[in-house]
Amino acid sequence: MNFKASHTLILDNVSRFIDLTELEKQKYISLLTEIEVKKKDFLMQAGEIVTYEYFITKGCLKVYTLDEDGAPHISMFAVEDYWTGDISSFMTKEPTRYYIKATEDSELLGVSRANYDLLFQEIPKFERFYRILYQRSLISYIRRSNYGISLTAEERYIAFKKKYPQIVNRITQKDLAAYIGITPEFMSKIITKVNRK
Amino acid sequence: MNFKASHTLILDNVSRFIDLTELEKQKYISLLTEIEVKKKDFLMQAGEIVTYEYFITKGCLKVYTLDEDGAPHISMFAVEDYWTGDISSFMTKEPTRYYIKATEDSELLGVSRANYDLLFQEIPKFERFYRILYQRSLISYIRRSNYGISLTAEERYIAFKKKYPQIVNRITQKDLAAYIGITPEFMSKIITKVNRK
DNA sequence: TAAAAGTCTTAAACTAGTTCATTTTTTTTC
DNA sequence: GAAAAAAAATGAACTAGTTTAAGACTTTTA
Repeated sequence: MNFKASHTLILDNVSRFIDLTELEKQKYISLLTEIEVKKKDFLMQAGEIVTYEYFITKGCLKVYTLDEDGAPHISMFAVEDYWTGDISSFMTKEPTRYYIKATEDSELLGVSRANYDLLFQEIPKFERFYRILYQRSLISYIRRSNYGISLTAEERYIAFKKKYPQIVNRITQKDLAAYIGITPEFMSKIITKVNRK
Repeated sequence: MNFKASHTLILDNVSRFIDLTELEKQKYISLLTEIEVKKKDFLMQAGEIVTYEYFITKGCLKVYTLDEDGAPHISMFAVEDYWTGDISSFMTKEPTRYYIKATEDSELLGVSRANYDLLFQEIPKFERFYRILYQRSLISYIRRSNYGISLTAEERYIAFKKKYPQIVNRITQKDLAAYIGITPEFMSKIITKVNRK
């Protein structure tokens, strides 16, 4: 059977960890919702209860919180082939503290909470898929949780550039600063310094 | 059937997310290894391939890496009812970058990699257990990954004290500094300042 | 396509946290 | 329970990163 490009992308993503039959693929696709977000529009805002998990098939979004002073702290940039959302609000049904805003016109596939629960009943293999997905995310977050306290801002910038070369050129320096955890002014200094070398 | 205290502790931990029959409980227990670590002894050291995941039934251990200058960065303190290890090395079979050292005489239950894989075959419900366990760990690491860059050292100390009041009194100020990501000298200043208030 | 809004750069004065050195207090060891 | 070792406290000089402000450059919008 032929799937459209966005569906092929998500099926390839799932197939990295589990094998699905044709029937299961169709069933899975039937549980997904297609979503479009225009540049500068929000996918979610603090205070809402998050009812979807999202897979990005096109575009770029920034995931962030605002601190008491209203300053943004970006926790991830989500591009094609990435999963995003707020797993905490999604699971607990408590209001999220996150904003997700498109930095480019974007297209996503959403899994609603109802369909997420249904998925485990209908295709129990998905317990395994999510076990491995969460395990891998966990590994990268465990590693990252030390970055902020053990590396200098310059080292964090170099590490980000090395790990996500495709993303660096798609985002503003200001957003990068909000990700690295420094002011845009200091970000500017670091970039000048690093590129001079 | 009657289980010994350490086995009851781990069965209670597992039962938070899945229900096991008596037979499954016995099967699970049979896959566990009892481990003792004396204060100051290592459970693992950088360079080793990690073949166990550990559940602590008694004591306290610190999980840390050493940076190029030989300075320790503690990523967690593991006490009773906590899981620890290095999930990355455990899964990929690559050498770990972590040290785990007991800060008190400790007792643990270990799941070997072979038994971990076997577990999913014998009791598929454990896919669900680990899916939920990793999901919850992920939620707390996602939250924590921003702490280092968005909070001051004093705020991180206050947050730690609030979240882990039982642990603060069991560890040295020096180790707490290595967790918070500051020098012992500055840790001392912060504690004096915060307690003065 | 002009005006407005947002982003980037530079620089000077400032603050959170480090480094190094010394003394006091607590814990470990024989 | 005395001696040794490790942890904690204090202070002065230093550095990474912030704040504020102003001008140059780029993108968005009407």
